[in-house]
Formats: sequence, C-alpha cells, structure tokens
Amino acid sequence: MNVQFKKGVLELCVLALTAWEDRYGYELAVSISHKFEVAVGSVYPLLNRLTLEGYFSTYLRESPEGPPRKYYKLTPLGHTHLMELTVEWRSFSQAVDQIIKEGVER
Amino acid sequence: MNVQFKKGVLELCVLALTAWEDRYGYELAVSISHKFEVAVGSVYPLLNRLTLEGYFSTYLRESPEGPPRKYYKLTPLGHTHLMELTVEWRSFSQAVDQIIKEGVER
DNA sequence: ACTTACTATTCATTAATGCAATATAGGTTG
DNA sequence: CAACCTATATTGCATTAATGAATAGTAAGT
Repeated sequence: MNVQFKKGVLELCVLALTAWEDRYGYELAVSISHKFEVAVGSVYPLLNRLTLEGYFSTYLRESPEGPPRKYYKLTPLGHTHLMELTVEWRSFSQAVDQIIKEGVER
Repeated sequence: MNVQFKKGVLELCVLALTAWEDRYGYELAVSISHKFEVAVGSVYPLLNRLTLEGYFSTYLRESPEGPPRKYYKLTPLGHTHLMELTVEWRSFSQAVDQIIKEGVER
C-alpha cells in the first residue's frame, strides 16, 4: 500500500472511528490496520497532536489484560473538524476518480 | 483543500492524464487545478522525478504562444506503474469510505 | 515601453508517516 | 522461577512530498 496516500487520511479515520464511541489508541491502530496497513507508531503521535489541537479529550481506564488504556473522546470542536474533513475527503476523492476516468478509461 | 490528502495522489493524476496523449507540464498543472488546487511548483519537480524513475520520456515542441513546451510521454514502465497505482488508490479510497461509514454514519 | 499570459526550473520550508527502541502490566510456558 | 508473548503507550529519527517564492525567457496586446 502506497505510504503517501495515508498522509492526512489517517487523521480522518481516527476521528471517524471515535464519532460514536470513545476508543483507546491501540484499538484504533488495530481497527484501521484491518482496512489498510498502519503502524502503531503512526497512530499515537497523531492522537497526541489531535488532543493538543483540542479535537480530543482523554481519560484512563484499567484494561482487563494489560496496562491501562487511554481513551480518546471527541470534543465538539473535534466533531466539527471531522465533518469538515469528511466533506473535503469526498470532494477530493471524487475529483481524483474523475481524473482517472478521463485519463485511464478513455 | 487539505494539503495532506494530495500526497502521492498527484503522482497518480499526472500519470493518468498522460495515459492517452502526451502532455506538457504547464498543461498538466492547469488541468489538475481545475479539479483541486495544485501549485505549478509541485508539478515540475514531480515530473522530473517520474522521468528519472523511468516512467516518462520527454521531448520539446514549440508553442504557438510562449516558450517551447516539454512534453511527457508515458513509457511502458510508466503504464505499468499507473495501473498499479490506480488499483491501490481504488482499494485505499474504498477502505477510507468504509471507515467513514462505520464511524460517522452509524 | 509596459504589462500580461505562457512555460519551465529550483530551493528552502513544512508536515506526516514508518520504523525502531523503550517501558510497563499481565499471562503462559519451559 | 525465568523467559517469553500480548496488550498498551511513548518517543526520536529518517524519509518523502507539497508549497510558495524567486528566477527566467517568449510572445502578444496596449
């Protein structure tokens, strides 16, 4: 899988996955890597950045089988940001599909 | 438009647009920027890299209204690369759409 | 002459990811 | 008991791509 494609989209993915329930970092990394390859070392710095930017608040809970889990909860600002990113992603990916169609499938 | 979304995708776009006809750099930059914002300063270095990597051959032609144009012609290797990138893009963008659906639209 | 549109090049800056190393807790196996 | 594996979080370094600005040259219009 092309490494570059993921830039910026990983952000959209973690925001989307926390829209309805709080999640912890490792869980997010595993969830996403079911769809496309992603390293845990890519997810944590991202979560920290998004928290610093005010899109997440966090809290700790014990895990039944390991160190305590750090849960990420979307803030109202985070919700807004998620919606904006989703809209941008849709229009961007449609533009790319169109270029492929015009170029490749003619 | 989110800058990060474009990473790697610009490469796919210029390859796709040269699949059926040779194009010159400025033309590519303008074509793509009809769909989403892109700086000419992003396109030329990209074209040079792709040429170095063997995906393009180039030739010059006079322009009816300006300096000579440098045309980019897809090599067989370039065609192969385009097909691979297209497949990767489709599976990637579908994966992202699915994550959005699971997360946001539940 | 001056400006604007067309076309190509180059460089410093910014920003995100991958990978590897580190750490800690709990369970499993030799 | 020691070694090891899984779950979980953190951090630093190398890699890589897009941007914006500066540079430059041609042709056409005022």
